[in-house]
Amino acid sequence: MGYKSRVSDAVVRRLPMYYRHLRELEKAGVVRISSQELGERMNLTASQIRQDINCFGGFGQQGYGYHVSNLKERIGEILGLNHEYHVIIVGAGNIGRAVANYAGFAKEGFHIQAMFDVSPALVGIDVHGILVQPMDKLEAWLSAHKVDIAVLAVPASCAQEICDELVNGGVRAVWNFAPVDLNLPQGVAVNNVHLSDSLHILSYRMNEKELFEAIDAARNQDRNNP
Amino acid sequence: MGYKSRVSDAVVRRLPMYYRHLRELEKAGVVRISSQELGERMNLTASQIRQDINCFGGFGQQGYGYHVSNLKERIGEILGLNHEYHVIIVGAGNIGRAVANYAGFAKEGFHIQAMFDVSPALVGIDVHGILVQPMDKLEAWLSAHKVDIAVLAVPASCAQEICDELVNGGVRAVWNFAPVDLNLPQGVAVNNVHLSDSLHILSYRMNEKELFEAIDAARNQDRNNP
DNA sequence: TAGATTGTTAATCGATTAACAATC
DNA sequence: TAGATTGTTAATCGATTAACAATC
Repeated sequence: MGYKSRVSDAVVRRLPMYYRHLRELEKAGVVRISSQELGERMNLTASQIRQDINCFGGFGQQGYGYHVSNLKERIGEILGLNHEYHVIIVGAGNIGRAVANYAGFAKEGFHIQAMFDVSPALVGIDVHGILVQPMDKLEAWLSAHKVDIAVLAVPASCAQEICDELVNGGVRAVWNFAPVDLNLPQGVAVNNVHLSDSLHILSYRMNEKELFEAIDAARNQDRNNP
Repeated sequence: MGYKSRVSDAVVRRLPMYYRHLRELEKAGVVRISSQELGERMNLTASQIRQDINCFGGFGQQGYGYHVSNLKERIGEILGLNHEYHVIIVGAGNIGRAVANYAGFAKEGFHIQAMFDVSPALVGIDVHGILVQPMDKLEAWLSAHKVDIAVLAVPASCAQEICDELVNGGVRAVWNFAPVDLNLPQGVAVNNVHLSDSLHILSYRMNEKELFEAIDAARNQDRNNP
C-alpha cells in the first residue's frame, strides 16, 4: 500500500535505460548523482526521474542525491537481475542463433539450456555449445525441466501454437521475436522484439516531413477546387 | 494545416501493428472491416483506431468501414514502404549477420548493399551474398554511394563514434542495435532495438508481483516498528 | 430511405512537470 | 546551521475514450 501496486508501462520501459546509464556512470567512477544531472544525461526531467524511482521506494538522500552504485544495484533488483533464469530457445534460425551466441545474457543470469527447431538441416548442429533438438522433443523437455523464459524465434504462422505449448509446459515468460501479437494467459509475461515493426517506424520517421508536405499540398488543392 | 504536422510517438508505434494486422486480414480474404472489428482484433478501442488513422487523412467510408487492401496500402505508403532503400550494415557480428540473412527486408524494399567490420576474422566472409569489408573502407563507401539506412550493430563502446561517421557520410537514418542512446543531429532518423533492455523488461514483468509483495511487507514492518 | 459507421469535437483519464515542504 | 536535493503533493499537459453530427 502507498506504493502503486502496478507500475505504468511508460515507467517500466525506462527502467533498463536507468540501469544502463547508472552502470556507465559507475564504470566511469561517478559516486553520486542528482536527479538533475542524471536527467540532463538521459534527456529526462529531474521530476520524472524522482517520480519513476519513487514507484519502488526512496533510494535517494535529501541534500545529497543518489549513490550511483547503490541505485544501480536496486534497479537491478527491481529488474530481477539478482536471479538466475533457465532459458530455452525455440527456433534456431538467424535470430535464435544470434541470441544463443550472445554471451552477455549468461553473465546477467539468463542461462540457455536448450534449443529446438523443426528443420532437419538445423537439428543436431551446435550453437555456442547448445545442441539443437527436434521440435517434437520440446514437450518432453518442458515436463522434465523447469523453464523460466522461452525465446520464441519461429515464423509467424506457428508462433501462437508453439506459444500455447510453452505455456502449457509451465514457462513463466516468453521473449517473442515472431511478428505477431501473442495471446497469453494472465500470469505469463511476454515482451516482443518486433524487428520489422522497428524498421518500419524508422522508415516512417525518415519520410515524415515529405509525407506531410504531400498531405498538406493535397489538402490545399482540395480547398481550391471544392 | 489541419493535419497535425507531427504525429505522437504512441501513434507511430501502432502504425506497423495496423499494417501487420491488415496484411493478415487481406491474406485471409477479408474485404472490409469496421474500426469496431479491427479494434476487437487488435485490443484497441474503435475510437483510438479512427483517431490514429485520421492523423493522416480519412481513409474510411461512413456506413461501410475501411476497405482492407486499400487501408493496408495507404498505411504502407505512410510507413514509406512504397520506396526503395539502400542499406548498409556496420558490424558483422551475430546481429549484423542475422539482419543480413533475413530475406524479408529486401522484399519490402530495404536492399543491403554492403557490410563492414573491424575484425580480421570477419572481413572477407560472405554473408547472404554480401562481402564483409574492413571498417576503414566505410568512409570511402559513404562518399561513393548514396546510403539511406545504416544498421548499426557494433559494441556500445564505439557506437557513437561510428554513428558520427555515418551521419557525416550522409546517411539519412540509423537502425541502432547497440545498447546506447545515440546523439544525432535533427533530420537524421534513429530507431533502437535494445535487445537487452527488452529482456530486462521481460524479467521485470515476470517478477513484478513478488517484488511488490516484498516492498509491501517491508513497508508494513516499518509501520509497526517506527 | 434507414442503418451503419465514419470523422471530429468534447470529456476523461493518466502521465509528465512544477512546486515545495521535509530532511539530510 | 545553511544549502542542497529528495520525496511527494498539486497543476498541467497530452493521449485516450466517449459522444454525436455528417454522410455513405
